[in-house]
Amino acid sequence: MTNSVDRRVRASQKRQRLMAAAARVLHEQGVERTTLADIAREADVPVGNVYYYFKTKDELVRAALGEHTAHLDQLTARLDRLPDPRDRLKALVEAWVEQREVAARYGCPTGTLAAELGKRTDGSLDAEAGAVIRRLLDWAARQFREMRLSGANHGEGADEPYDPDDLAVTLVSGYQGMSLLANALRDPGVMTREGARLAGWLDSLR
Amino acid sequence: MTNSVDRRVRASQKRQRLMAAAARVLHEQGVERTTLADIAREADVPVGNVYYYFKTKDELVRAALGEHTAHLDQLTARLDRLPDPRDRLKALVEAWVEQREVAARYGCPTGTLAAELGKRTDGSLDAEAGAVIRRLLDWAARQFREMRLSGANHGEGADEPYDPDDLAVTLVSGYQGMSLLANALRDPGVMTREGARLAGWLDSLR
Amino acid sequence: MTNSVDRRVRASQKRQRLMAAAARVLHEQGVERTTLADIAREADVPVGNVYYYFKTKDELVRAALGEHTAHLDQLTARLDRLPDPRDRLKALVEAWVEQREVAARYGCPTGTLAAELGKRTDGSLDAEAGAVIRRLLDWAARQFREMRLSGANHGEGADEPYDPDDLAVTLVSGYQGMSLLANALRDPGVMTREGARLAGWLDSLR
Amino acid sequence: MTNSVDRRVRASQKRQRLMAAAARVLHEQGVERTTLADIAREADVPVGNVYYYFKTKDELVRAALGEHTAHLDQLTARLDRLPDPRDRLKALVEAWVEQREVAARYGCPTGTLAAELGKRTDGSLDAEAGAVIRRLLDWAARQFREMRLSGANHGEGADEPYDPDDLAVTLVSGYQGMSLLANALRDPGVMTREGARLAGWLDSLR
DNA sequence: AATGAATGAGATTTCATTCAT
DNA sequence: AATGAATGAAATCTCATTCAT
Repeated sequence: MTNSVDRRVRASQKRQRLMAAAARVLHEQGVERTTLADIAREADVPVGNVYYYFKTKDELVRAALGEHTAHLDQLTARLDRLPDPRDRLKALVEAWVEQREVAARYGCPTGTLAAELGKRTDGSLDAEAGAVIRRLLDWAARQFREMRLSGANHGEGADEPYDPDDLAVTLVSGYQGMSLLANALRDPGVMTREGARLAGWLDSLR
Repeated sequence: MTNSVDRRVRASQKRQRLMAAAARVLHEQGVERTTLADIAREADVPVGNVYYYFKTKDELVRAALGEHTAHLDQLTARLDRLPDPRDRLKALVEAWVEQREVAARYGCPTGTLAAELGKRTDGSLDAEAGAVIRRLLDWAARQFREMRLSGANHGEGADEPYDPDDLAVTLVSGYQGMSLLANALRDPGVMTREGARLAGWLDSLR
Repeated sequence: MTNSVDRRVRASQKRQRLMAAAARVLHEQGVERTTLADIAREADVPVGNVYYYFKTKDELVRAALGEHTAHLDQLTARLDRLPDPRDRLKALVEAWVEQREVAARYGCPTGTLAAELGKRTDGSLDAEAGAVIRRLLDWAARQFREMRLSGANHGEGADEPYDPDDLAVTLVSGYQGMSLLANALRDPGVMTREGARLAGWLDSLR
Repeated sequence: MTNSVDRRVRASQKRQRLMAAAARVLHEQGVERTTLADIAREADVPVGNVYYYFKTKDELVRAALGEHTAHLDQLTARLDRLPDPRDRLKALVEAWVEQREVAARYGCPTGTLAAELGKRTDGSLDAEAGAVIRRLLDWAARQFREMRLSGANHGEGADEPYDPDDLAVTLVSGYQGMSLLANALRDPGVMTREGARLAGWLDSLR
């Protein structure tokens, strides 16, 4: 009785371990360079057993993306507790900067996955990573919308309102850019400096 | 007589064709997903013959990076003809925006290569792509330096001078970020909008 | 039930078959001329499967050397049952002569492997075969030591004691020489005649 | 006029260089591990040009064996100047010992070639190296014959005459054995010690 | 549910040999 | 005669996936 429960628990633990290992290893080594054996080893699961939980390698990659989505959701849920949307966004930037060592070594998990998977021509997973990024964009846009910014003086004199979606793109684009550069230059300092710039930019918006 | 010359020319043409094909295909498919056969086919060269020109696949990848460096040098040389450094930078942004369709489909050639190669743990090519980006940074920093910007009002009131290197990082980071987002969202519009923002930012610097 | 055991048994049998086939085929064809396909065919194992048991061809070569070591150990263990060390050595010579047909066709397994592998400049396997020969030398030296030979009249009149290690070298050198000549001349008679000479030499030692 | 002669001279020089390089490199690296490019490089001849002088790799190997035969002939011609056949044989042993460093590193050129080529099953070159060894045997046998040894007391009491051919086999076998052991143990000292033993043996024959 | 073993398709690489001039 | 370039067959090795139990 407890045995069958135990087994189910142990099984889902294995599944969980596999997903966590996949998320970590795929981020560090990239999708193509990572073998199923790498992930299985890291998760301490026999190779043959992987296929019980995931029908193909691609499905495991998909699961890894799910892990990243879950991480993102946890983070935004935490940030949502802050009363001021601007503070939420600034805290997000801080969280990015805190990850600077990882970013300098391996880049942004979602960004690098999106770059690699995006090159696929079969429709297998090429848009999947984009979806995670879109989720982040949506959250950020919500914050900007809540900030009720008056507008910006583009061009001659008309007072165009800021578009929250565009602002979100600018913010996330800043994150992706600084992660990629920090990674390419192997310099976490890029994250610190560009993070400060982004924070200043957020403060400047009215 | 001219034949022997032809032969030599055709030969170096083959090498050239291989490098060009490698640069294109590696950008489009990524390093790991691309087989030598893919590149050979694209260059219309028998696979076995590739090894006459390049001892290993990695060497061909290196050559492809060289192609990207050459493209960059051509571009900056053209921009250098403009008298005003600010105009050069703005023209650079324009050039990026012009490439928006390619960026939306495959990302920035150098950026995505850097992301993929940067994950290698053997010292084979992991820093090579970073070097191309550094080259772009150096050129951009030179332009900012020439602009002789007075400084920026960071924080309390002190008039800190702008650091050209930091500005270069911000600019290139903006490019990498918008390329990655455009690619992830499959939306060239990102390039247009963020490009406009970068141009505005360049104009705002005094 | 027994099936799962069978499976494991069959598996290790496969490994065993591969090692045995490798030992035989590598001896007959030489290391470089032998392809993994040759060995796999001989062992009735699909080529791709070889790599489940041995990570590289070199590792399989190493395993084949292990087989030869095992053969040697079996032989010396059998000889060790004889009470008199001189009889053991003479029985060893007899065993060599018995193998004359194989020697005339393919040479001494260990000797020819040592000759081929010894030419490697990378440190991969170049000393491995030498180790097997050293093992034989050590065993032979032990027998000579047990024989407690008084000494030899080298030079002027001094009674220099025989060095068991040197005697071992002379004996094994005799074996290697006669195997190589029998092989080069394709004449097993060389083994018979030189074997008789070696036996006489062993008898003459006091 | 002189030009055409020059050309012919230069050409035969190239051929000569190729043969010398082949003899050296094939000895050091073995036949299968040596590429035509290796030999061409060593001889400072363009790869494509090799085929003007030698139709196939095997023919070049044959030519290398010819070089070794020539070396042997030079050596025996020099030894033939000594008046006493026993001295000739002892001088031969001395010459072998002088080569101990090479032997310890790469083995006997002819012996290791014979071992490697002897494994071939196609009739291409498998007996060719044996022929060089036979040539040495024949020369040695001639010396023994000239020594007019009375005979040996084999068995019960009959006075069997020594067979010069058998003595030659014993001598050359001793050489091959000590070369192989010196090589396997990477110890030139084996050559010195076994060489001394062979010299003593030659002296003991009456 | 679990797993060690097995498999084959495909990738990189090497190299003797040939070609074109 | 000479040679840089070309070629294809074959070898080693990798790995996602499947199998048998």
